[in-house]
Amino acid sequence: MKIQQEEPLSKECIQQLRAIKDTMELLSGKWKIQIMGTLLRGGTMRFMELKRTLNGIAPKKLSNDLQELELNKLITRTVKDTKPITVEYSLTEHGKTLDNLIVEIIDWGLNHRKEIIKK
Amino acid sequence: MKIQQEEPLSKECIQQLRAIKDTMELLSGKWKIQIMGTLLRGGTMRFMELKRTLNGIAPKKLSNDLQELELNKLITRTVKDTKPITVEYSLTEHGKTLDNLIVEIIDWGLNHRKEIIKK
DNA sequence: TTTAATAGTTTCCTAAAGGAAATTAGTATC
DNA sequence: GATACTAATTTCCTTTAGGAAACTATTAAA
Repeated sequence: MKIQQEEPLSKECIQQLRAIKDTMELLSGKWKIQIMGTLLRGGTMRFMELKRTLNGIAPKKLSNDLQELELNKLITRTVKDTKPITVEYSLTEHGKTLDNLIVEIIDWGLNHRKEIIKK
Repeated sequence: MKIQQEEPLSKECIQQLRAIKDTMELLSGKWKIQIMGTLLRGGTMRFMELKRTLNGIAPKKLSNDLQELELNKLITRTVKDTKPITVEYSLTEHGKTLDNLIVEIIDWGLNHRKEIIKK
């Protein structure tokens, strides 16, 4: 039996696996990337606008996810003193850097659907 | 009070939200993208190699995720009749199309870590 | 014969995610 | 005064994700 000699992982490789972990911890789940994608296309949006666009999301879930995204500096939350009050959400500059990633997610998803249907 | 008149979502927009859903359903979770990223760099790998590389994954989780990825045609599983038997996993052509997406995930994760540390 | 490696499976458990429905509180329209 | 819209919060519940530990079965080395 051959003894399996594996080289230890390179520093770069370990960093890359950590980067994947970091990104996925922020964005995993059913709704977060849909929220970010919606804000990326729609610009500034109100709570109810988001809720209607993200067909099917429960208000609690939307509220929770928005809070998490705000904590991670990806969106800002602004209360307007209209009557009744409205609350506006928009992407931070840092949040906008997700653009390329979201485009890739969309492109891959569209292509994957084609792949699956093809067979 | 102003009646809120929102245009219905464009067909394209609905398709894009669906594409995000599709992609995230396949790849959400703690380990799947790490598995795909590892196979993308490492080429063909055996079960125990993957387990060692993905530091901390439970064998049940690895086994389950590999099965799901195989069902979705992203990887292939090949049993070799070596003694003891070994099982090799590698990416399908379709699986390899995740390359760009994974690169974006890594890039964004690296940049995000810099952003957070900066402050 | 004991130990260890191969690739898992099984069982049991906890934690996290997510949904449904009701509620809150201020304002505005009918 | 009743109803509805704003943006949530609260409570309750179910489902899914994920981890720890033990176990299986084959083979090979010490």
